[in-house]
Amino acid sequence: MFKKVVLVEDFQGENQGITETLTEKLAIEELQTEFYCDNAFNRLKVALKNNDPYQLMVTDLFFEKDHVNRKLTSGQELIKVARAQQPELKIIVHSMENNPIQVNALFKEHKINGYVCKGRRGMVELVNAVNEVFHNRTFVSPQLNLTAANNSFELDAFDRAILKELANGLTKKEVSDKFKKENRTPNSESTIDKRISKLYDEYEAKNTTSLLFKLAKEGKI
Amino acid sequence: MFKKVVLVEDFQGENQGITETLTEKLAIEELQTEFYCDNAFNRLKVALKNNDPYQLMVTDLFFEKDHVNRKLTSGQELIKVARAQQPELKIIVHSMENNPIQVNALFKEHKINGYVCKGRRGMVELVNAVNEVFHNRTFVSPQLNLTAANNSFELDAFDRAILKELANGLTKKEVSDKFKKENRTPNSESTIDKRISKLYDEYEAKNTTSLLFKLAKEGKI
DNA sequence: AGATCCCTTACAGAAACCTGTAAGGGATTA
DNA sequence: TAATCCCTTACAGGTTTCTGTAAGGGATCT
Repeated sequence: MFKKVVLVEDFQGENQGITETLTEKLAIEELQTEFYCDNAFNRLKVALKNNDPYQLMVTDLFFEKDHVNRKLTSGQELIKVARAQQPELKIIVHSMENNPIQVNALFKEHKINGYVCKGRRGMVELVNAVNEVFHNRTFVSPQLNLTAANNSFELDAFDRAILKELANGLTKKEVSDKFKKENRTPNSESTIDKRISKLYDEYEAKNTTSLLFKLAKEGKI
Repeated sequence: MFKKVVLVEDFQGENQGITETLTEKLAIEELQTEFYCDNAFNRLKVALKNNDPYQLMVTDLFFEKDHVNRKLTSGQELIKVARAQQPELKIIVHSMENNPIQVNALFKEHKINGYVCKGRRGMVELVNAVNEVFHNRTFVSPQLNLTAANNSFELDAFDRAILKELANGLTKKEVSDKFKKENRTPNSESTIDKRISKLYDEYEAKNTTSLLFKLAKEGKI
């Protein structure tokens, strides 16, 4: 079993529960727990420098903002720099995120080794995940596959740029003008209209209002 | 200290962490833990019947849906029936909800005794909350007060009804027609316009799209 | 009773939304 | 080179949104 593990989780209760699970059920000898991404990354760096690197990182994705200044503000950012620094590090993500697109991106872009949804069976699954990853396999919470076929349209950069401005209350004409002024292209009102109309189809929305509402509710923007 | 406590929390990791805190730090003798509201309510009922009622309930608000059929689907519902059945039961809510309006409603409508935000200091605060509540005082996570002055406009039933339909993609005329058909009043397009315009001011939105987006993001609808 | 306030409603006009048609241009393919 | 596809853009027109004015009615206060 893994000997040296770091846990990154900002919720104290969850943190405590995971710690107990990892030390009791999995007999991890050296478990370090962190509440901030920056601290976790420093710890990884120092351990690597001392030729005694961590073998596994278990991390959340969302970290609450508080009074502490942060460079790394999300699990994604932590994973990116950790992976770059130590390519052989095993990474298991434990989060509430249950959007298969987001999860897939983690496996593809950051080569994570396991994904566990927070939930009623979170700790059972985490134990399985650690075992699987220890044997060089991957693990994904079973409930994710069920919803995988749902809706897998991607929002590209242009979509997001438009949606951001609309969410902020700009009219399509104003969005067009803004893009023109900033030399962003495409920028015509007509093209923006077309893009949004396409999103109506993809997300089964009837107008801008219902589209933005749905996307906000689903956490896509 | 409380002797007989029930914990209602569906996330296994969090559940485990809280259990450890309550038993280790607070020396609760009889702690029962539940993952579903219905089970928790049954347990309260049976204990009351046997003249050995629970003294304290610690509960989450949001419970994930799964394959199990549920009557009580939220902490609010559980609290309502539990309070009706056993008025002297102490209730502490432990949740991610950080909207002061929602939290205030819990204190006013359901007479809860404490509120703890999940977060980096969740367990520390929970220990304080239990101690305060044991001495017949109330407890509220300090970070809530900070944001309490922010924006405390209430959405009444009419507001909510309109917003729900708009979020669903209906035009204001369609909302008006629907209300008329269902004999709900007021229902004129003009009144609906006026209400929404008032919300633009209160929530600093420029149009329906940005209003719905903001409210969705803030979890108000 | 009269004055006042607030909510509801009607109406009007300018702005914005939404959809369809069509033209131009770059990239790909035959 | 020609045909085709796709993206961008312009434009048109019907619908919806948004704001302002004004009228009517119920509740409250004097």
